[in-house]
Amino acid sequence: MSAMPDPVVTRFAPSPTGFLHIGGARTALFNWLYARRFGGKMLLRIEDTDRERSTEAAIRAIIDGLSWLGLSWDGEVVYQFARAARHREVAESMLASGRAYRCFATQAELEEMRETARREGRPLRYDGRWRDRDPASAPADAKPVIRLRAPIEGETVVEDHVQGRVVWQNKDLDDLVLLRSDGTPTYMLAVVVDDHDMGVTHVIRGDDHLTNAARQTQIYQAMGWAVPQWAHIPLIHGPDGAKLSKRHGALGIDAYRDLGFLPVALRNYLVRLGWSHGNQEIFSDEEMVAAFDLGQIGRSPARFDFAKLENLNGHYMRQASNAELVQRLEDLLPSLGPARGLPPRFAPEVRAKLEAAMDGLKERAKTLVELLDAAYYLYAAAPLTLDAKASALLDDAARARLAALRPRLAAAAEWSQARLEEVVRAFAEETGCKLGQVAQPLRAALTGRSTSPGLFDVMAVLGREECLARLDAQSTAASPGVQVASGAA
RNA sequence: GCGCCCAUCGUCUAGCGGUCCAGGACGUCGCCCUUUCACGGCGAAAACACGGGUUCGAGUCCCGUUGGGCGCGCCA
Repeated sequence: MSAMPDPVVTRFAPSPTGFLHIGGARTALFNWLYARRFGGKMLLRIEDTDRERSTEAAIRAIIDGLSWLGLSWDGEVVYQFARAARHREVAESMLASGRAYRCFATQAELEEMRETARREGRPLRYDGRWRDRDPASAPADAKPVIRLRAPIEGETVVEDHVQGRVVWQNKDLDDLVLLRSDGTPTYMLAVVVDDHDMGVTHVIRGDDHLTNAARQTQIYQAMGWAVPQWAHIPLIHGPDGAKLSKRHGALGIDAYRDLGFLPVALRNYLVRLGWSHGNQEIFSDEEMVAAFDLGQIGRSPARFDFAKLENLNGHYMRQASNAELVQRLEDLLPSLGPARGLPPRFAPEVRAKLEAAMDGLKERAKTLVELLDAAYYLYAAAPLTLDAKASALLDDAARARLAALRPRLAAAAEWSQARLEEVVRAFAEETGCKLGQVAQPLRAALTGRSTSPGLFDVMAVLGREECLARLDAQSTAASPGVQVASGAA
């Protein structure tokens, strides 16, 4: 029987010291895609061995972020710190086999070592002073760390699916700490042990870990374990090319949600950041999964571009059903509603109007925030607040024109788009003005803005009563002396 | 400082020695559609960082320069 390749197991392993940022989200996406592409699993491991900085809130944020993005993992979440005993056991076994040793160097010594090296222009590395020294010569009460006895000669090779073959001279790599003096494992040890124990076959992560791959390879080799497949993906930079940091637009994934982006759009944007499939720009989840592979990942860092994300988001909003959009809008109400005087949920009649107007609304917005603002006329409390452009549209002549139009509207046989358009067009023709001269003031009076979905669409959704009321609200302010230019007819 | 990685339009990218006077997308500009704004359609400007090789032939391979990035913790 033919040998089946090992089932693919990837993992996303964030440290809960902050929110899930855009780079982490893309790493998770790539791991998720790869696992699905090859019918494998993606595991989630929280690297919480830094007890000082790990927080419950960060763990929540990461899990919520992944869920919102639509990335699911297989099995239970693994908490790294809970596995400390196993990590220690591995370190001890390396000590026993001579692949590791106790080091009694103090923090002060190490600091001095680095300082001297810096001053003399030498590499900043641990000098191996306890590598062959008799532990018996250690100070009685000193607490040692356990260091890997890394090879001194030869080279360590990382065969990377993205970066290619990367070689380090072993003399450039020092003896890393495996176990701290308090007996807790370091990241370097914990990652290797966990990836091994969890059966991880492919490690897909940011290329800031490329050097770590070499050091981790040494640990795998010391344990006689199979080294996983590596794929170190380039980092994402801010729009200015600088590293993405908190000051440079590194937002938590929840911020993208509040900015009004759809998870599907973010997935599509992210997958094209560093990865490509010919000239294809738009990918459904199925297409992404079917096309994704490590070989098509580029090697150079990409800049984050909001304009392109917005374009994609607009595309997916136009594609989304009206019901979904209304729901997405409502989901955002807790964070966006208060500033707009909206309750945490839409009133049933507002909901109905939103759905009815959504066709016209959604093709004019790039984000859910824009969508919500563009829908102002549907939920605005009377009286309508006019923005500057709308007020400018409603000069005396325009108000007079609206006053003259009002009875025609009130008398319309049927309050439908088609009928309304006939009435307004006829009015414009009879009064000798261009359609825009009637339509724009009407739009301003009805929506409070100078732009909106199609006017007759707006009127139909608002209904006769509401439209006439808004018209009346404006005509009250009209100067009495102004006459409507009477038509030639 | 040492080690490693990277380098095509403003941005994301296609290109895996000839089919490239370099293709697509976003953005920008113009035109069309039009009651506004969008959507949509059409069109334009816009790039192989630089210098050496290798080769009949280089955006594609090699070396160097320059410019970016990452790493060098008893953080992850």
